[in-house]
Amino acid sequence: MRIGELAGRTNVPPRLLRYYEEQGLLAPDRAVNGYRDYAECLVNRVVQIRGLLDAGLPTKIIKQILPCLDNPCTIHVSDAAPELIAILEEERERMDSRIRCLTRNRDAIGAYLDTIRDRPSS
Amino acid sequence: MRIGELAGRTNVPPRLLRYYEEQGLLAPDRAVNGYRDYAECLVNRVVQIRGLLDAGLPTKIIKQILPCLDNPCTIHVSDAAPELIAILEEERERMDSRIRCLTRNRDAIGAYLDTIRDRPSS
DNA sequence: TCAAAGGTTGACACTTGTGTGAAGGAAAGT
DNA sequence: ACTTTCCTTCACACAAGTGTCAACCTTTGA
Repeated sequence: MRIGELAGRTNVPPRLLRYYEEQGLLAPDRAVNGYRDYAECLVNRVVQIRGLLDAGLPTKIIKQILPCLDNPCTIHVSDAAPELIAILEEERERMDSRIRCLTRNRDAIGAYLDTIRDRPSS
Repeated sequence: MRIGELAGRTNVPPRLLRYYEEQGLLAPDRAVNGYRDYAECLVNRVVQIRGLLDAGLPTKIIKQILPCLDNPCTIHVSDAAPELIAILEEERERMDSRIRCLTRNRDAIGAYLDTIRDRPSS
């Protein structure tokens, strides 16, 4: 599919899709006329990229871990570069920290909301 | 305590602590000589701010939800501005999305690591 | 008492990363 | 032909964070 359709289906503007390609997060084929040609599975990949970016991961990290995330596109078993493993483990640990921090604060917000709902004014 | 000590205990450079104050995340007292005077509990608060920033939340949001997060500093029951509640609920939902996304991808990385550990080369 | 050393303050500017806008041109659809 | 979509490229916007500098405060020690 072309960039317009992908933009419509992912709700990510074409400009941003080109930016992600520039950052190495996407590598669509090219038609003979030079137009980008996105495979079907890239719809999911774009959604996934958006989620990770919203979660605070920088593009450089996403670029590294993306090939390992289960996606119908890739068989992803391949060669296990020894230093890539270290990066992945480190990044997994970092994501764990984020999850813990977010969970803690989300629950704190929840508790606060519960409190003020019980006594609308105090 | 003064800015240098807080910086040492939180591992956040003084420059950044002034920046957070500028963004409205901290409001230390001032000594007669103009030096900032941080209360003890602000150590935790700075750590909390760092965690939320690392988790991808922008300062504007952190500024809004901080007063509601249980901190020995604040009694935090106070008045429940009707639109603040909406902001909190929305933000809680957003944090939930982040947690789900991060968890999903963290597990995917974990699964990948398990796979390549079982068969070091395939 | 005086001076050197080191922490603090405010201010201006700069870097990096994510995301947009717009110009100028080529291809596709009608 | 005319409009829409796409291409590349340059530039800009905004947030987080950092560098640096002159001036001021405090401590220490001669």
